[in-house]
Amino acid sequence: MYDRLKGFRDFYPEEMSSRREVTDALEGTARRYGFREVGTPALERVELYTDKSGEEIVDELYAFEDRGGRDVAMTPELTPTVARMVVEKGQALSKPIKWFSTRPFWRYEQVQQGRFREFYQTNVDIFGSSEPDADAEVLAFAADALTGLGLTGDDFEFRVSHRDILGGLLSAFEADVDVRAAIRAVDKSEKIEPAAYYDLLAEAGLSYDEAERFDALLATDDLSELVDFAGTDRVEAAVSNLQAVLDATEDFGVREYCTVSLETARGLDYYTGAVFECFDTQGDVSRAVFGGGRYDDLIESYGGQPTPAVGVAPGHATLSLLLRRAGVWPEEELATDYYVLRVGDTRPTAARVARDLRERGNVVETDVADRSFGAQMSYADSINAETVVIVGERDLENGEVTVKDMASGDQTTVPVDEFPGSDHPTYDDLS
RNA sequence: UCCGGGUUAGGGUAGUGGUCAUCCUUCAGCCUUGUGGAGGCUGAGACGCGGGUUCGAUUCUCGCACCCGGACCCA
Repeated sequence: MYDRLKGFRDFYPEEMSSRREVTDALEGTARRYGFREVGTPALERVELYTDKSGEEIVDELYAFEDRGGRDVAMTPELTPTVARMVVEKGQALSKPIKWFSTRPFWRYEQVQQGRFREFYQTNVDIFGSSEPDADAEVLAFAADALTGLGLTGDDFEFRVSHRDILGGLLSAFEADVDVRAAIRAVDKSEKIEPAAYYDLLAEAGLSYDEAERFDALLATDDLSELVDFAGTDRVEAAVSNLQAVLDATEDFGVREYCTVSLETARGLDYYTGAVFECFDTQGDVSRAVFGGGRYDDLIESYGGQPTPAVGVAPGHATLSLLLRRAGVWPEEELATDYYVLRVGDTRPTAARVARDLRERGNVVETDVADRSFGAQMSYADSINAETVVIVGERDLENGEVTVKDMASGDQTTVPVDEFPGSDHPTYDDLS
């Protein structure tokens, strides 16, 4: 017996069919917004990640040297890869570029609820538009995908924030503030004690009074208060940008799912503008279900032309927790249209019948284990066959096959030459 | 890397320092070479791994692995 690796999962048919439903719903929504599917490698040069984030992240990667002496890593996320792709094609791509893909990613980290070492995400990104419409379209995609899966505004909310509002406010203080550290502190603020939060802000350079003032500002309902406080063009522009994004979500029909929450910051460094996280409003899924936001500087930092970008990446593991909690996780029963039951040496006819039914698009099984009549009936029952077609020696002697409806147990005989006939012949059509 | 709780057939469980480890379910075959859901019979199938204590360990003990939660981290 061999063990499955920790943090990696097998998906048996029952669960795989549920996952398929979810993936199809996400991708179907993306396609309807005109996002185009891209395919991407499972391995990248490790520098793609270390150049941006430092050597220490190698500890969290599946990284190794390949036989050609290249340092490679199994992709821990998609953004660097699609950014690389955009840089590589440059001006050959007409803007805006709208891409999606569903894929596994790998991170060598501790397994927890909703977190595995191999995990699946559907990434959706728009490159080449700095307009608020692009941010709003990403939010609209995400909201439509979730409602398409059966969730409602009672189940989830998008907490929308803005990196430049946070950065602009911090710069407005007298103190010399480490903006990056302060934003990380904000990102943690809801998970830690207020005192610890203020300590972190203090470490970032704010005095205790300033930290208190900053915290109060983030809690405001009136964004104009922020503009008044800072008195800078930067904050004014950032606030009006956030407002424009929200206005666009109104027109796109998803404003109701969005809540302004400046305490939401996202841990990632590369975000620049509007950012958001999806939360379970019932609070059962403790961490953010997924997040997204604007990252206008990444393409340029990879050596491309300045290219604004915004994206979101629903992770399937946390999403499935939310769907199960909300009672809308798709549970599909195994379905089979026909079981073609063979008795005696009737394979030529049974095979022909099965083939004809499959050509009509039906799901058809037949005996491949040379089992007894009773065992075949039992198997047909276990795969939820709707109809059993009995191709037996006795039937064929009369030039017939027997068609049995499994739900009622009723059965009838039909001339073998006339079966299957119509597209999806059932007992009712034939009796 | 750290903290807490776990691990007995495919799934769910009972139990014990000592003869064949309990029961339910599942799976396969048969009763019934032509009728599934019911019943009966037969069979398959487990003490996570390693060390220690002991005459003897699935049981006590230590370590490890894995699972479930959480901390850290979340590019």
